[in-house]
Amino acid sequence: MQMSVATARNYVPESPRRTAQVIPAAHRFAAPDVSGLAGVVLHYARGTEIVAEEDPAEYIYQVVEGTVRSCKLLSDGRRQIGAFAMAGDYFGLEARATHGYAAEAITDVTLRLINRNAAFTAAGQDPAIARTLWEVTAKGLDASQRHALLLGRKTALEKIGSFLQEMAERQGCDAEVELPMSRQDIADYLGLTIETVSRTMTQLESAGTICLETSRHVLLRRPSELARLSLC
Amino acid sequence: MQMSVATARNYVPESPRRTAQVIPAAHRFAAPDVSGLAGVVLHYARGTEIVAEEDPAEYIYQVVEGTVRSCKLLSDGRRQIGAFAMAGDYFGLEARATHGYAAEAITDVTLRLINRNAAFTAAGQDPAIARTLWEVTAKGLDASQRHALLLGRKTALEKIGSFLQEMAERQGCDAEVELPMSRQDIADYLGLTIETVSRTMTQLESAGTICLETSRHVLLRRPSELARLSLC
DNA sequence: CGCAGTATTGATAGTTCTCAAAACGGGTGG
DNA sequence: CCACCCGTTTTGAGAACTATCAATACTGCG
Repeated sequence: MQMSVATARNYVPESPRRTAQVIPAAHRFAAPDVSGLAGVVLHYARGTEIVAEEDPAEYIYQVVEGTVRSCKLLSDGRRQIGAFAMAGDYFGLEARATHGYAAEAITDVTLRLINRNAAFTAAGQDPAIARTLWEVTAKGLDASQRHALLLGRKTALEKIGSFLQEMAERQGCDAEVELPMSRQDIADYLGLTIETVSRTMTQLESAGTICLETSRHVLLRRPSELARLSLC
Repeated sequence: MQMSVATARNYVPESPRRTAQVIPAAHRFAAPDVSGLAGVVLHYARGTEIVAEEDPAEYIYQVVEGTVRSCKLLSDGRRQIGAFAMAGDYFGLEARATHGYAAEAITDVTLRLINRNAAFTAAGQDPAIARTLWEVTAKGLDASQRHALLLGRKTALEKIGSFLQEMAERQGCDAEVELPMSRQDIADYLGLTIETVSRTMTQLESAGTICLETSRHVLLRRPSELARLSLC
């Protein structure tokens, strides 16, 4: 009755690789935000699956450079991207001992891997670390709830507006945005189809709100209009 | 262009009261799960607003009895319920110093209030408490991400199926569910309208999957069918 | 230059929403 | 105990937004 096999087109065929390049020990460093926790820095090529859904959660990841998508799949291939992790963001820190979502490199990425058990042990000895782990998780929860509002109650136009504004904010520029992800990624993040994303972008351009320099490079002509669209 | 004033019908007119009844000190107790943290137990009448969006986050709440909805509003009244908190569940534990969502009593509820600062202080001294605070938050994050998948990628039928199954699981019974919330609450939780919720329920009943004893009391005739619908 | 993947645009269908009205249920007061 | 009221739920008819199917442009790259 519903979209059975049809929507399987949301499935992204790229079969992700799973090879990481080990970086020399000299490059290891302790992040400023999780003081006391050292981490190994690794590189992953664009398209690589960093963790798969249900993988044992061995590490907590912090993005040093690049963009990572975390996503969940439905059995028929429909995909929902829960978040994009960019420089400074963490992912992979979860309640259960297995990952609840997959994480894939959208661009070439540099990640700092922190052993989960080591982190918990350190948190048990240093309240500051415990507090940081909690804050990282709590901020993720806040973002996820804001995202739920978008998914459940916003129109396509409002979703795209919110998305562009979010990306602009995260890049610290309110006049210009560089999108590291494909239209399919945006669609799966916003709960839309790739066609609707494309059409809505075009619609915003026709209205003079944005200008699509290229499909991945967007000028925000009227940020106030985007703010009005995102509605909160 | 989009739903402007129209969707304001999602707004729930009940103006929530904000009075709680103080329970005698004899009823205070330390919860088993956050050992070491005492809390004041309060009662809130059905319909009461327990915390408002942007209220200063003074307390962490644990539901002793009853059901609470946590929700966010869009400026035009569209509402998204992020979660239903039922016996044992926590809410109000957030990254920022203000609440990111409102919490309202769906039924008469009994809550245990834990002072936020006290909790953080205790967490700084007792790693077990710190760990528990983190776990509560992490589980909320996991639930929110699963919910995002539902909101972004499931059909109305799948949403209702998932919802009934979730409620059945939380009530520890796979043959029968008591719904403490209205159709409007269900709609705002699933990102649907009240009419679609009603129609879909009827559709499931016609198909013999469920039986609506009353609108709030549902018999699950074919749990396996519901499981198939929830798709994960 | 041509290929392959990605993005845009077009035409149409369909699920869900909107507007509207009727049915239901619970509580109250006579 | 029953009629009445009010809020909730269900049902109906039609519109609208977004998805689907399909074809055409792009873009980066070998």
